Amino acid sequence: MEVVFSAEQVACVCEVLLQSGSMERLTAFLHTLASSSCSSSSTSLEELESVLKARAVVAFHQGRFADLYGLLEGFPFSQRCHLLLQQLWLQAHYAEAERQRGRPLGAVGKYRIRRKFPLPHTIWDGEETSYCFKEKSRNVLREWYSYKSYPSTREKRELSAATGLTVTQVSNWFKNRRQRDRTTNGHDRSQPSSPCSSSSHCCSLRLSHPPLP
DNA sequence: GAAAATGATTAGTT
DNA sequence: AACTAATCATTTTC
Repeated sequence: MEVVFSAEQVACVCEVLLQSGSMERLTAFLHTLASSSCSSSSTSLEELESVLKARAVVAFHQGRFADLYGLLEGFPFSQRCHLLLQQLWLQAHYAEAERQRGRPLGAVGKYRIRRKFPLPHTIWDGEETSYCFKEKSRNVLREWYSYKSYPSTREKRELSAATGLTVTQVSNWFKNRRQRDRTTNGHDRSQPSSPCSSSSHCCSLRLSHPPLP
């Protein structure tokens, strides 16, 4: 018997099966869709996205990596799918690299795969990161540090909001920065990385401090 | 691949 | 509770 689903129902089934992680049923469901053309007069982008996401997960699960890459590159996915789809992209490339050379990749090997196969723009917001933090966030922290190296609890919360990092990440950053500014020289005054010249106080870079409510 | 940078974690201090 | 110093693990550079 042929049951006809609306586009909305199709998308909903995909989401539920994805959430519950039942690959078998999801695979079977997508297979029935391939043959019977859903009455696609009204398929919203969001509904289409759910189906494409499900196809990507199934392709990964079946080891059809070329299909996976095509799916990920071929549709501008929304922000809320990015994390999951990025994992698929990376895990697939890791797996391919590990199969090619007999042994599993270490941390450095995975980093080199990441560099060799950058995330497609359809899966990524384009924000450059360095050492896992966004470049923008690191600039905010650096600028704040030059003004004050011991932020208060409230200021840490505000920096957290301004950077998108957690409060402990902010605290860790300041702690590490202080430690490293200290121990590169016991208590010497050879400027660590300060942009100021040695004979002048730098008091001109006070921008973008979070407002105090 | 080695080495430097950097974020996170642990143990001990204030 | 937040700090420091030492250390570990990952990221980046050479």
